[in-house]
Amino acid sequence: MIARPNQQQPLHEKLTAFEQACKAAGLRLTHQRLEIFQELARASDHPSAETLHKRLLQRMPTISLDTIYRTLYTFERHDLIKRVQTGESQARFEAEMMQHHHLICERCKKVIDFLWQSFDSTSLPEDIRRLGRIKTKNVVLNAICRACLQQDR
Amino acid sequence: MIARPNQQQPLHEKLTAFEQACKAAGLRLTHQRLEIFQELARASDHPSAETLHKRLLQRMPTISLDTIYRTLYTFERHDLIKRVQTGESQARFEAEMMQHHHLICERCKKVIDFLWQSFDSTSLPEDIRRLGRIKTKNVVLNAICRACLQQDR
DNA sequence: ATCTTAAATAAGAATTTTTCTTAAATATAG
DNA sequence: CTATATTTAAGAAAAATTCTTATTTAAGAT
Repeated sequence: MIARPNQQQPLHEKLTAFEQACKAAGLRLTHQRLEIFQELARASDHPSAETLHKRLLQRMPTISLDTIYRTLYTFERHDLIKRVQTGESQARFEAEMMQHHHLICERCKKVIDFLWQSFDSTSLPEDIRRLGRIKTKNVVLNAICRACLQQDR
Repeated sequence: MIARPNQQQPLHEKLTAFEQACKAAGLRLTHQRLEIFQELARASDHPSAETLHKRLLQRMPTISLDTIYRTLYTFERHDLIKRVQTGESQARFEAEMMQHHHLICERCKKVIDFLWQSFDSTSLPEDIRRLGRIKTKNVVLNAICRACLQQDR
């Protein structure tokens, strides 16, 4: 039940949802957009624009880094993907839209998804809710991940 | 009890703690370091390096942006300040080291501190704790802040 | 099926943000 | 007073992101 929410929904379902969302938003379904979304949806490592670009270059040797940035920003505006807040200089992204939380490894900078349903279903205290119109509530754990802890021994 | 943890501890106490921490870390207590820390400790808006630079220029007309960056990074390494994860392109910082959480306004990008002690005192589920050695656990709310909501009417 | 056109793209230039280099000046801690 | 870590300026450089322009393309109209 923990980890990997991004493999709970099959890729083809995500793609169908994506195509419908594009249509609904009036976004043209271009080859580039499809490939970029697919690559991000397949990834579980919250890649940066540059990382995505490198991966896509294998299949699409002419795709530009600028297209990746532009497209990710377009997707973000239409709530098709999310920007991950890591505190690093490079922005990182995810296509996982199911409610989940992040553990960030201080050492390897990996971002690990996890679920915490009892937290999700608990409502915020009234005085916190009064701070504004809350859209999402998420937990961020700063930690050393298990893989890095292993290496210490 | 909500909001503004950064005014709970008087500035002079923070400064004393800062001076001791510098001594302990073997950091020289330079004029610049003191001013930069003081400016950040006084601020409640999680300023970027550039914002801090502008403010400090009033009092210290020759201080360079590079010194701000270098100094903030030094402070961060010594756990005197924190880098705030906002998803913006410019890095932002805070001197508030007391446990607290962040609400980020989607519209004005303001970061608002709040306390949530009942969350802090609840321990994580075992299966989440197993993901690694957890250093900090924080809540991030994406929201529209009250000030921005006011403007809609 | 082909045409039209608004939108998307590639390529490279440009900006923005952050860090580094070097040599000289300065100020802190001992 | 001294040794040396730190700051500074000035500029270069690196890293990250966005803009410009001409060209291509997808989606809807014909």
